[in-house]
Amino acid sequence: MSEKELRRSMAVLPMGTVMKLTSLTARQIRYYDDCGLVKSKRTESNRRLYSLNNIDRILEVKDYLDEGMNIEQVKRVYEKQRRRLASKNSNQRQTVSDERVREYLRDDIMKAGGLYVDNDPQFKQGYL
DNA sequence: GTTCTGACA
DNA sequence: TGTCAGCA
Repeated sequence: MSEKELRRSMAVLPMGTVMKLTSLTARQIRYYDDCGLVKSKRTESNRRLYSLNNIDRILEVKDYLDEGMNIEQVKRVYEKQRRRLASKNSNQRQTVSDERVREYLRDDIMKAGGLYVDNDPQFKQGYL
């Protein structure tokens, strides 16, 4: 892992900072957190700590939700990515780069934003 | 002052 | 989701 990636993965931001950076309420951030959509760390006093990568994830979740998806559907998206990356790593002995990960993220965001229509059974079939 | 959990008109 | 309570 490069030094840059290491820093982006360091959980050092408290709730107040995340609220300012994402324009979300503490309630919403905790909700995403409790749903397992973001992997925050905790201080000795049980305070949540987030990394820069966590911020990106939170913003992504917000976008998905704004595009009409519910929490369960968002979870599906990340489960799919986890499986994809898992198979990638097992079939190839090379590590997936950060850039590659982002490529997958954009791909899913486009699919979600482009195909979703209220009560569209095809969408539910694809993500449920 | 800040964040946490739990609960609810 | 907002918001208030009661702690740490």
